[in-house]
Amino acid sequence: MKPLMNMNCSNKSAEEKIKIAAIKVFLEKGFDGTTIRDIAKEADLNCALMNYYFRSKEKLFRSVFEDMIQLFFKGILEIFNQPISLRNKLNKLIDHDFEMFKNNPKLANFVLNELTRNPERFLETLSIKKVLNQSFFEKQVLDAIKSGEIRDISAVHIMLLLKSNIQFIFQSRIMTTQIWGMTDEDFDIFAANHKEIIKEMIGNYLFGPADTE
Amino acid sequence: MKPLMNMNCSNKSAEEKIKIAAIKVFLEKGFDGTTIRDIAKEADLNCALMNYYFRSKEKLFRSVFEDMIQLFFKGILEIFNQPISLRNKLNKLIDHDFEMFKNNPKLANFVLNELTRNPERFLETLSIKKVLNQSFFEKQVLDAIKSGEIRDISAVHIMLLLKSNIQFIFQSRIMTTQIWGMTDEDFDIFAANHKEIIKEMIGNYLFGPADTE
DNA sequence: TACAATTTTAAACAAATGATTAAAATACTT
DNA sequence: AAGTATTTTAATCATTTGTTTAAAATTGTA
Repeated sequence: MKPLMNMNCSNKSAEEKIKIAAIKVFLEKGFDGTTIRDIAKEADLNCALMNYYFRSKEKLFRSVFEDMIQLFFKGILEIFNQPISLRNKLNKLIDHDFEMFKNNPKLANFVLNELTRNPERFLETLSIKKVLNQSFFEKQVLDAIKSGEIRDISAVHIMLLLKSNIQFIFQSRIMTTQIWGMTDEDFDIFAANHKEIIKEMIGNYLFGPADTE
Repeated sequence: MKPLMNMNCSNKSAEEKIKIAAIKVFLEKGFDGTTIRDIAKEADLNCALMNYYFRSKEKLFRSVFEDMIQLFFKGILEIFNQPISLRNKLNKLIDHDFEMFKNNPKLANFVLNELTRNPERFLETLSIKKVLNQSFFEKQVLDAIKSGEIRDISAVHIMLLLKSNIQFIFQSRIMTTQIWGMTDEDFDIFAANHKEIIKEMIGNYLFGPADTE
């Protein structure tokens, strides 16, 4: 009989092996492109165990998807509420997302694609939406506008500027390297350069041309 | 017997109906999420006709995919080679991509996702890569740098700045509207505003703060 | 109209897929 | 060690999938 909850934490190994394998395969092939047997093979387990531990492909996927949504937003939220200057915060947000996507190159495409194809899966992830909306960041932006520190712009626009520029570097990696004939090393250097460009461009736009350096 | 080429152009209707339906369904559900019967149903035709006219799901998909790659890059290439000022050109590129993605909201996610999942399909589309690479744009950028019109930056970085910022508006539409509680009308206004922000931000970054207005 | 070529249809095929089952193997408890 | 609960396995199920086939319908041609 299948355990609905993980009561005894002794035998995590099988369940965790499935989860780890599922993350890998789902991120690579997407929900539709993945079979339960792909995951079983990756985890080196019998394919019936997928249903034994997670009841269905859909439920296993949701578990993975929610984890990836968390990963996608977690760092942002942490930085959002730090008591540091706005300029500092923006640079931190850029650095964080850059590292996150560099370490998880398939994350951006996975989240955006699955979310586009099946929006209702995201509608259920209310936690993220609430927390994002109630964060300290929006107030900080409004204050900075009032004090004249930055130009008049909404937090939503700022968020989008950050996310688009960083995320797209990695999502378009294949296109970029193919069109311009880059090697992997070329691309790493290019990406690092692009990050600095973005920092300066967004910084200048919001705060005005840099006085320092 | 199936016609390899479209010799007599009299009976385009069926083949074209398939193509149109395939574009719609593939863009909505992706290659893996689409069945040949989905397309047949959308086209209101017998499902054996899919193979009669296009020989296989893969071949039908490639036909659609190449069209979408063309659409994705076509306008850019046209503008690239126009004999207009760089500043003018950048604004035109932004406006063009904005309109294109507005009219084809699923295009960006489709192209990037399928390309990520199956890069070899893109490797075969050499035409685009060559043309992009040999375009007049890169020389124009180099000249503008030499003359001091813009800062020292490669055409590749500029391209990426343009593409990321416009494309992401539409690819992240569901995420944006859900998180910040926008209606469709809210989003249209937001997107239009964001386009102007991007224009100014990239323009300022490349050319320096605007003297006009 | 009669004949041939083309297009469309319904039916079927083999392979793959998500899921289930019942037995076997393992772990745990007393 | 014996008995119970849990985990793992191989086999199987009903659908779905891409594709093929052979007959029917339609179109074009003499």
